[in-house]
Amino acid sequence: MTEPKTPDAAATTDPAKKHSRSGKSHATIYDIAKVAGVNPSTVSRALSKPGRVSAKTQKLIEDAAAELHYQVNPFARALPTGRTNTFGLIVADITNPTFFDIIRGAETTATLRDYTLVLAESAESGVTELTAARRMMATVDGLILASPRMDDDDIRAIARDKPVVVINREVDGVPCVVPDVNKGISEAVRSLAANGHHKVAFVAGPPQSWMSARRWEGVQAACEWSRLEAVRLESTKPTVDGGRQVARDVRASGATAVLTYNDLLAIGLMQELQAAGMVVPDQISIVGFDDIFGADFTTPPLTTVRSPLGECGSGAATLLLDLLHRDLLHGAGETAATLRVETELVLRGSSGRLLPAG
Amino acid sequence: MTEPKTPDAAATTDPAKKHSRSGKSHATIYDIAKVAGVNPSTVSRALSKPGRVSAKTQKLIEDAAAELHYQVNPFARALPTGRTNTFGLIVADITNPTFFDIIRGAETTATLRDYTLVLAESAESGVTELTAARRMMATVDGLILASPRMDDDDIRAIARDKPVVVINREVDGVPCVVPDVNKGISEAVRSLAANGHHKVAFVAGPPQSWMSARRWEGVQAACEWSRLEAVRLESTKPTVDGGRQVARDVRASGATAVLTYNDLLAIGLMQELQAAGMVVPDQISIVGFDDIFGADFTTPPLTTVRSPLGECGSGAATLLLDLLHRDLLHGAGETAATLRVETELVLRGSSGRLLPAG
DNA sequence: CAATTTTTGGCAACCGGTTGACAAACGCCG
DNA sequence: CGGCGTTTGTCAACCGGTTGCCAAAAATTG
Repeated sequence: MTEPKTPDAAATTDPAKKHSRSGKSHATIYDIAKVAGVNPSTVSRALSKPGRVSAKTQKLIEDAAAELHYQVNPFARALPTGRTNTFGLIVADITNPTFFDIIRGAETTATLRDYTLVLAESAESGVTELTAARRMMATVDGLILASPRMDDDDIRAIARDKPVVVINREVDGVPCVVPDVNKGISEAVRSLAANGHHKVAFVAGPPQSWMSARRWEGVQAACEWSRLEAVRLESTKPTVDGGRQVARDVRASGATAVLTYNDLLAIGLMQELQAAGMVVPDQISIVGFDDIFGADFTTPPLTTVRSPLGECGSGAATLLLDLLHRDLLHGAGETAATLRVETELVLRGSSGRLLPAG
Repeated sequence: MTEPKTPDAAATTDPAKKHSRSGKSHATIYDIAKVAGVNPSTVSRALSKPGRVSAKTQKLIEDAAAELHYQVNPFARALPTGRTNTFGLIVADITNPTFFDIIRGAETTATLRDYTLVLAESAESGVTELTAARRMMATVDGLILASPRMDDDDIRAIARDKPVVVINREVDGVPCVVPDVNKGISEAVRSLAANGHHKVAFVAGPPQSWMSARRWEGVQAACEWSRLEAVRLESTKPTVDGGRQVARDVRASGATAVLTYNDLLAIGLMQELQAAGMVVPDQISIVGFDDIFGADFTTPPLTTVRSPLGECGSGAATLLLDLLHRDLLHGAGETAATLRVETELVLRGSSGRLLPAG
């Protein structure tokens, strides 16, 4: 029998360390157990299983915990249970203000329900996105993908491992939150028709963007209904810069009204057209999408089809958290619900009556 | 002696579960060890301690790991080591675009160095901030506070437990990243002086804002140097709305040029003044701070003192990560370095020569 | 080729909670 | 007051890595 060398002595005797597990580190359930005079497992139950221990011991333990400033160690808890009270949000581009409100909505809901939000971006790349998602998988209970760029199969593959909610896209078998573009678009197109426009251009977004396709479809349908001509133009990237670049094509198209895939494109386009001497909206009407922060900073302020982005973020978070808790209780077997939110036209100064060419 | 009931059987036999630890869950180092024919601890070493095992076994283990699609379990790793490869970023307000670039900068740097960013906001409240910080403490290796609203002592208290880096504020004994306002401000004020202005108003930000105080000091100093009169006005909140509200006071002040605590205030102020029929910059010059996203969307585009926000974010992250690694190696005892970044004037259309009152 | 130093791999304890199985303590009944 | 069904608390295994200590193996040296 080997003589044990009192391994306790090897604990923490290094006073040099400033941070980390030095000194009195933090109280554990064992410390509480000692103070309260019960077994550690009883402490564990008192703290996580309501009603499992008697009111008397409960109080005893809670007092001890309070006295010791006890805080659960999330890792120790996560290890056996696999739950982390954390979920991930992956956005296509943190720079893009579209996602600001989504992030905010998700963050608020998360905090409210005692979850922590972990953020990552995919830089508009499907590959980066998949990597980020895989990396997160290990640490989160669920995932929200905002405007994902990877393909449906990848998304479903991830959804097989962990609950996933998708924003701004519909993926079969995965719960989604999508703004229903039709109302907003038809309002926009009707407004344009009423103002004497006949030809409408749509500036599309990234080719992989599901939402861009939906918007184009919506524009086509609405134009048909209002008997307007609709043409589609491509953009290089869905940013202010991309908007500037597409200005040539817009002028060449002969359209008197433009809807763009998003507000950034609209803003860039407007800047470029104005720089070339065109008057908005007298000579050309511009309508954006999303109603992002800053859409009303422009002169004239931007008319846009608003998506309730904050609502999308919080809706997705709510959906996900509900899913997580459902998963916990029963096995699974829920329907992949799609949450639809309404869009609406926000009429500002960048669209209006077409003045007869002077 | 109690007869053990082969507890292995209690493992996972529930096929109903869709997510979580069902079925073949994930490979562990034990699985790898079995495949590679070595001891689990050897696997652990091969995977985290470079050079600790022979090249031969290393390869053996790596192959097995690849074959099994092994991924470390971050919780299992965090439990004994206390390190999580995660750091927190707390911002005063997620809605405020000032923080977008900071978040982005920090996120980029984090990902680059294989860290994960966890985000939280304080809603401009010192109390909320402290709560958020405390909550994070348990899960992160370090913390970045962007424009913190809590007081110095609270910050130092937190910094005692975990490495902390502060952005947009100087706290004694804590590493900070602060834009040095002087260069940008003196450029701005000189430009205003050169354009015939004599009286400059400064619209201040939140009273607890360290940065607001610095900017006011800078404005005073620069005005004195240029022999301009400087007056200080208070805002209700540092947002577009707050800017609108302060417009009255600005007009009443008789100043012909205004510097505002941040761009949002400047934008709101400009909107309100223009709505009242004033012409910018002919009748009044407006200069903001930060050069946030959208500052150039306005008409005229906003002149502003740019802080390199993205740089602040990535700088803070770099500082923090260096700190973490230093902490790991030696005990501690580093000096609390302050990283200063330069500000510069971005001259756009909202400031210029004062036209004689017609 | 033996002696010694350096590598390398294995053992076992540990991080801090969670949880199934079980027994002690309790309340209730006839 | 004994039998019986509940509560309530304890024991011990487990989650998946990390790491100090030690011995076997390999490399170096005399």
